[in-house]
Amino acid sequence: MSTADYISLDTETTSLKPVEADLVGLSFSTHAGKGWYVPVGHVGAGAEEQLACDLVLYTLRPLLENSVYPKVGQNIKYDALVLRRAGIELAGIVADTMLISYLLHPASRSHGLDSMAAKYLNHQMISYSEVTGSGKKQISFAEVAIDVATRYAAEDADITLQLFQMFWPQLDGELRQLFETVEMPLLSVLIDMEWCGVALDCQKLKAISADFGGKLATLELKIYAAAGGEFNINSPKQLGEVLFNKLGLPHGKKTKTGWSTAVDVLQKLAPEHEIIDLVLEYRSLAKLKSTYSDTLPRLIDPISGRIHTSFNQAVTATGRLSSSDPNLQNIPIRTAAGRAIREAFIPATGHLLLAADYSQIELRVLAHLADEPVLQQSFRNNEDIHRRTASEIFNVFPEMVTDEMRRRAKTINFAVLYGMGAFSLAKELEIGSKEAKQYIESYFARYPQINNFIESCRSQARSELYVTTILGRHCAVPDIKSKNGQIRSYAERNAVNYPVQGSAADIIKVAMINVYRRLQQEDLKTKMVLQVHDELVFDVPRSELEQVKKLVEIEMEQAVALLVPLVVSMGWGTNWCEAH
DNA sequence: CGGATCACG
DNA sequence: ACGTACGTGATCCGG
Repeated sequence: MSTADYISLDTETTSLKPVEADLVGLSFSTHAGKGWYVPVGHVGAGAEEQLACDLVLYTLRPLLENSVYPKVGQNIKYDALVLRRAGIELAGIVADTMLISYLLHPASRSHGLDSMAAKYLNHQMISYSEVTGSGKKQISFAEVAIDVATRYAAEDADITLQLFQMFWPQLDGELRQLFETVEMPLLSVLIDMEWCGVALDCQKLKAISADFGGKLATLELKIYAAAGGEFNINSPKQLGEVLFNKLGLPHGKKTKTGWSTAVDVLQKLAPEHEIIDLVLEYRSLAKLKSTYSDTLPRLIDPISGRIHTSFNQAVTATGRLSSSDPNLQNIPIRTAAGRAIREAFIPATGHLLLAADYSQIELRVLAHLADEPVLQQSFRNNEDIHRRTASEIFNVFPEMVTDEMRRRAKTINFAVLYGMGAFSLAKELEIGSKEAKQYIESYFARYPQINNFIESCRSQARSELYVTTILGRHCAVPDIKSKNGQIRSYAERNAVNYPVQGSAADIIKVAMINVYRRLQQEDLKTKMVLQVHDELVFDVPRSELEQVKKLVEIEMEQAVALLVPLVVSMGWGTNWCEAH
């Protein structure tokens, strides 16, 4: 096996979640059509057999831990985490078929092994449920008979290698560069972030849940009194029935199933009936309680005492990461009740949390990509960008810009990033659509290059069916040629938004890699623990704070050289809220 | 299991 | 005539 060019490997475990997964077996392949399976943790093994298994794992350790042997895997972050839990530090990870597929075929939504095998190798994989059963009869992989497990696991390793051999020569040019200098180095960063996790103040969350629970009970009674009867407030259907039929309130837009009860609709009804504000408060507290304060304490890993998310690297259309199980990229911040939850995210004992945010990264990327001189100038002067935009479109001196003008300009700046039309801008700003149209015209008159950029994005999408980011990532826009105007408009907005959002994602990925390297080089104990699209969060020993602040600022701001400066703002404290 | 809603950038 | 701002993930309801 030592003469093989590449070794594909796969682990079999007791759980899909790497933090709670125990190693059951490993499979390998070095030649297409062949595979090995090494059981190490099947139940029912006698003492002698188990001893043999332990010995085999011990023998494999030098191979797994030596970077001389190049490893490829499918979602190999999972395997690396499982092995680390088993005390083995996987080294020599050179490729991940899921990530190659994500770069080569951004239009294909799924980069799972089964679908890739069917699509590219015309091969139907043995399904997991075929081996373990499903429903009540489902068994752990540890209980699967070894001969059955062998066929299943060896196939995974074999197919992974075959996909790698097919993909590898196709991954060339800028995409190869992106893969080798960004996605693969980032994979190692994410392994460490997920492994480290983040600490949570469990008592605090329980207190919040109790507080919210009390408030919800009171609100519930008041809502029933106002409605003249009990119903399920959490059911949009029943709520709509009460509001629009029983109480006869005027309804706004409809959904597929009835009248909408979404926030923006209800807010307009607030003056009409006392029940509305009660329902809105009930909704927001119920959301915070069920999604965060009740749930997060249950997800604390008993071994580390911390919470370990998954950062998914092959999910989004734009190259952003996503976070799941649990999602730590949507922790509340906008309301006071929500911020209480953020206060429960804390550093390790004796440490601080450091939060570093890119300021206006998407608008800076837009100024760069569109090569828009006025926008670039205001970023170079470090101006308040929304004030400057207000000054431009309302044609007044910056110091004459009112709060309302700035608010409108801010909305317009976002509207441009999202490709918004006059109708939606009018609705958002609650102004007439003629007025909204004038705003947009003034905007393009002052920032003419933005208009050219929008047209060039659409044009690239039409000719290539994808648009590109600053590092050459492809973002699929397949519907750009749709004959359905609605679908096509949506694709046209994507064609503009994707390069901006995707380039910002590229930049923070590079920053993560460079910060991580510096932390290693300087032998610091600081850990990167979270990424939230334009923000990085670190768990920092107090003694390292000054050094880490400097290092993070430099590496984030210098991650790439744009035609405008990148600016990072930082905060720190004893919880995530305080760090902002 | 899809739809509605809402938490974040 | 129609719909109408980009990207995610979790929870709850109800068929």
